[in-house]
Order: sequence, then structure tokens, then C-alpha cells
Amino acid sequence: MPKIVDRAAMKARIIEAAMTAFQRHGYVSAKMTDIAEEAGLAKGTLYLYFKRKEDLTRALVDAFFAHWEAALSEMPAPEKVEDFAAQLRYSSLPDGQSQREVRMFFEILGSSTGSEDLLIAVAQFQDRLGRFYAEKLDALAEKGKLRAGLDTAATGRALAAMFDGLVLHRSLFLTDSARYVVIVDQAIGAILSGILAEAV
Amino acid sequence: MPKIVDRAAMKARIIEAAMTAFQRHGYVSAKMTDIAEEAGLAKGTLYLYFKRKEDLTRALVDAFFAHWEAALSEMPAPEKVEDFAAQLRYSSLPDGQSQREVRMFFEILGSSTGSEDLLIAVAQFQDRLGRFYAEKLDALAEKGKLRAGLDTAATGRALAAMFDGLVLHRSLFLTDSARYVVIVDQAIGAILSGILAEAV
DNA sequence: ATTTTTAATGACCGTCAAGTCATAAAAAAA
DNA sequence: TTTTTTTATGACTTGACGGTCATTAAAAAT
Repeated sequence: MPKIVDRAAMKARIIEAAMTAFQRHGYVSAKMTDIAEEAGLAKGTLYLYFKRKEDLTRALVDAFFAHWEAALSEMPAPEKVEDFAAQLRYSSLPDGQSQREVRMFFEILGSSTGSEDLLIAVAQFQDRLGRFYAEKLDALAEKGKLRAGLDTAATGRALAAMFDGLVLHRSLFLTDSARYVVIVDQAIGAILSGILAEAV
Repeated sequence: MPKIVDRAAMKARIIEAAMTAFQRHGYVSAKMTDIAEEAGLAKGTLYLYFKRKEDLTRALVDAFFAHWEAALSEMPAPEKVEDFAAQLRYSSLPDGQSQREVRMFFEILGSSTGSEDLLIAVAQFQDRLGRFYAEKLDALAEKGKLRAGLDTAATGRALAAMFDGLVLHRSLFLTDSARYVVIVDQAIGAILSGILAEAV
């Protein structure tokens, strides 16, 4: 007798609408009404699936993490140094859509610094990313391609932070693509071979 | 006959109070009343010095830029590679107070992505920072300490972005000091000498 | 002391958006 | 078709905060 809906599908639909609304109006300015409109629903309906706006935001962020990690898991272990360089390069050259997502993500996190939960979730994601880079480094190290005495775990985490910086700057400040490409290539060059004429 | 006050000093006092209030309550949660209370003034008084909350925020950000740039200008041109390494290290190991400031700054910028003006101001600051690093690199390059073919302008800007990433991660995610120090040292090591066993 | 002009105050107003809930619609079963 | 249960709706409530302004306080000059 009862009307039945697929709650998971409905949540996904709302999250999707929220992404669009956040990118269109900005996270801070996007109202629940905007999201509802985007989803083709009434505002009250959203509250049947997410008790608070904050819950919706959190679900969106989690969906994003899952999405990014799926993309990462497609990257194979690098055979050669050039493979690794290509992977770094790929990671740091977001397309227009990804840039908008990064910007949205930045806005969400910035506006939610009070939420310790979210901060922890992001910290854990960044640690996983660091471990991911560390794995790639380990693969190269096994082949003897890397300098002796390299702390791959710490270096991997450093790469996560530094490339986060690059991508953030790309999305917020460095709107000139050509200029940014040069910057990234110099960054990768420095990390691979250093900037010095000879080792210290 | 008239009562007279030093408007500049009053503005500075309010900005100071805003800094404290933003760090205490978080930027988003800090109300004009909180700032007034912190400054020992009534809310209405704030509006005699700043027409809008946004204006106060902007003045605070500008004060910060001035402050940071003053600190930067104290750094001399590096004589040796070790000097440069020390400067990078110093830049990336914020003390507790600076960490709180970085976090506050992150929150301000994140919550104000809509304000194109602010974004431009920050972008310009980051460019100045990039040029600052580039100068240091040029000083070393003149002494023949750097790899041939290094684009110092682009590398300087890359350093600004990457160390921004590190400091941001330090302030938001990497609360373990010891761990962070290792990460920074690996990052600096990589940038100076690269991670490869031999040049590609 | 008085006057005059500017500064400070905080109760008040208007706005605005999150969240609620009585009512209506949908759809599954009988 | 009717019943029954769940889902959808959007007008309404509620609370909050930025910004205002009539009133009061301060202090400089006479």
C-alpha cells in the first residue's frame, strides 16, 4: 500500500543538485531553496533526506572523496621516472570542471573550519593521498631509481601538501593556463632533479 | 570645541580586536558584537570606522599583508645554498600564533570566494611572494649554484604555491609537530637536490 | 562654567534563510 | 475503486545578525 522511493537514489540526486547549486551560487550563498529548485523538489523534501544543511554538505564531501580515490586507484605503479613525472603532471593540471570543484571544496572547508569532524575527514584523505604518492615512490625506489636515504612516507605526504598548494593556486589565483603549465613543469623538475648545480 | 580622536589608532584598535575575535570564535561565527566587546566598544561605534563588516575584514587582510611583507623584507639574499634552505625552512615552520593566523586567513578567504576584489589582492600577494623567492634564486644563480636552464621566475612562483600548501596543511591537518618537521625537511631536500638517484 | 561640535551608545528595525508541519499527492495493495 | 501508508509540498515560524539612529557623553575652546 505505501508509496516507496529509492532513498539512496534520492540522496544522490540531491547531492548532485547541491554540487551544481554550490558551483553556480557559491557555497555560502547557495540556499536550501536553490538546491531544491536545482533538484526539481520542494525545500521541505530535502529535509526528508538530510536533517540539516550541514549533513548534506558532509555527504557531498564524502561523495567527492570516493570519486577522487576511484580516479587515483586507476593510476598504475610507475615503471620509469618519466611515468611518475607524468602522473604528477596529470594530478596538477585540473580541467575547468575540476578547477570549479576545487574552488567549491575550498569554500566549503573554509566556511566550516568550526566543524572538527570535516577537518578530520579531510586530514585523513590527505594522508591517504600521501600514502598513495609514497607507494609510487616505493615502486621507483625498489628499482633503484631514487636517491638513497629518501623517506618515502614523509616525501609522499609532502607531495600531497605541495601539489594541493599548486592546484589550489591554479583554481584561485593562476588563471593564466600557459603560465601555470610552466610553473608546474618547473615544480616537477625541481622535485625530480632539484634546483642545485650539484648535490650539497 | 569638538571632541577629537585619532581615527587611524581607533581603526588599528578595532582591527586588532577583530583578529582576536576571529581567532577565538572563528571568522564565520564572530559577530560584530563580539568584535566590539573585544575592543571595549559598542557595536555602533565600529560603524563609525568601517561602513560594513566586509570593509573591516578587508582592512584586516591588508594589515596582514603589510605585516608579512615587512617580515619578508628582513630576509637577506642568500650567500650559500644552506642559507636558502634555512630561509625556506623558516618560512614553513610557523609558530602556534602564526598557525592560528593562517587558519583564520584560510577561513576568511574561503568564506569570501564571492568577493573578487579580495581574491585579486591575495593573488597579487602570492605573486609578490613568488618574485621574492625568485630574487633569492637569482642571487644563487649568479654565483653559479643553480642548475642551468632553471626558470627562476616560474620556480619562485611554484615555491610560493608549494610552501603555501605545506603551511596550510600544517595549520589545518598536520598537528603533529615532529612529523611535520620531517615532512618539511624531505620537501626542502627534494627541491634542492631532487629525489632521483641521477638526473634524467 | 558654558558652549559647541564630534564621538559613543545600544535599543531597535528589517531582512533573510533554516527548519517545521498541517495538508495534499502518490502509489501500492486489497 | 477504495483504502492505507508513505512521500511531497510550501506557507509559516523562529531566531539571528547586520546595520541604523535618536539620544547621551565627552572634550576642546572660550
